[in-house]
Amino acid sequence: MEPQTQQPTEDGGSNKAAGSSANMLCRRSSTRWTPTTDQIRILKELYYNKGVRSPTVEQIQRICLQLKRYGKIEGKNVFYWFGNHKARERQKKRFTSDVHVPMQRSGLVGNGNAGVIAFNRQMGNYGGYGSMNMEKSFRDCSISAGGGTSSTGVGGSISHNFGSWVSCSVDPYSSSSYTTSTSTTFFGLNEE
Amino acid sequence: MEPQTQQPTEDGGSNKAAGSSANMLCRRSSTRWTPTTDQIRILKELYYNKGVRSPTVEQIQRICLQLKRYGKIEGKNVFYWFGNHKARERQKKRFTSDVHVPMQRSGLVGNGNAGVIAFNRQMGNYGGYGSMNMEKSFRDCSISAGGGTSSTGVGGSISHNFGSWVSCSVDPYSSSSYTTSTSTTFFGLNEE
DNA sequence: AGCCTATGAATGAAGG
DNA sequence: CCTTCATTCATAGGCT
Repeated sequence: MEPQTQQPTEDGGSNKAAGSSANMLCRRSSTRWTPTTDQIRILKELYYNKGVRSPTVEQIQRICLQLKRYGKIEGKNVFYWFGNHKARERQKKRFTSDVHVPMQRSGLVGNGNAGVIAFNRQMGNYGGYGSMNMEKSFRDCSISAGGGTSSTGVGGSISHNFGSWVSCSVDPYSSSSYTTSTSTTFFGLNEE
Repeated sequence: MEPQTQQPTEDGGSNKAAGSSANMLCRRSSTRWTPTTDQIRILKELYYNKGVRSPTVEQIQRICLQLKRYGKIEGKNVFYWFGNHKARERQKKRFTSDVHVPMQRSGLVGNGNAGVIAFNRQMGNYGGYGSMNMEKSFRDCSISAGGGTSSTGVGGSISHNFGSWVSCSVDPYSSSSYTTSTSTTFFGLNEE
């Protein structure tokens, strides 16, 4: 998480211009929205604790209104944020998905999220949208999850052949070291 | 791009041990991936000879699996590599083409600004939320290039005033220009 | 001692 | 929803 020391512009106004190196002649202050830490915190709060994944327009409006207290923001920023966050979470999971998962349907995982589930709070129901499917709010935990879905075709052997992707000898290294145990060096789920 | 004479930890097993010092201000087990020469060679082989530009997830998995023979690597590394490589190739080309392109432009080299596309489409307003797909409505929103625009800019976007936005303790945010850190009374719960 | 550059990583914004 | 483009931050390592 916490990427080094990235402080995204305290207030939605000036750019950081950390004086990194080459002088950007660009006068225009970053065309794109740079969320403040507070905004990010709230967004994540909504995402993980409230289970908000794809807010409706009305929700976006409300969220946006709130976030305006912490910096400049528009509705589309909120919209994109949720879209991106969701997409990337899933994408990363896909990357790490085992190419040849041996275990399918592991009997039981114990579900260490017991405590996590407690996150659910008042949250009420706003607009009755989707009734919020409240996924597991895993935030720091790696995406290990693994087994969960049957992973359809991806499991076992990959049949998709895009042509020998490289002429060099391609031998399937059988299960190298899938550091499922070393959760620390896993995928990190970088947020923020 | 030219000095590729790097011979990093050839061995895939020896981790760089990110946490070299326990003194890390921010624990960021980050030592970023440093591709080995073999990995780079294969990646370039794929890129230039095989024409792989944006591999699919399955391709990434396979490539990653292969590259593991030459060093530690994860799916996201492959993903980023292709993304970056492609982007930078294009970036360079854009620079070069600027020199002798039919379009007369303010020549002026040395400018890092590649000419922001800046397409303003003047959305007018995205009124009918419910009826319209929000995607469209947000997309057409003009990019209010910040500058002196007041935070409320948005050009007559949000007019609705929702009393409560997430049904949680929604205090009528009264200009909290002071310490934002304490304003966690948002949902009445703190995060992290 | 450090700058500089190439490049890995992250993410906002769109497109489809 | 998923993929792609862009811009930017951060950093490893070579060069001066």
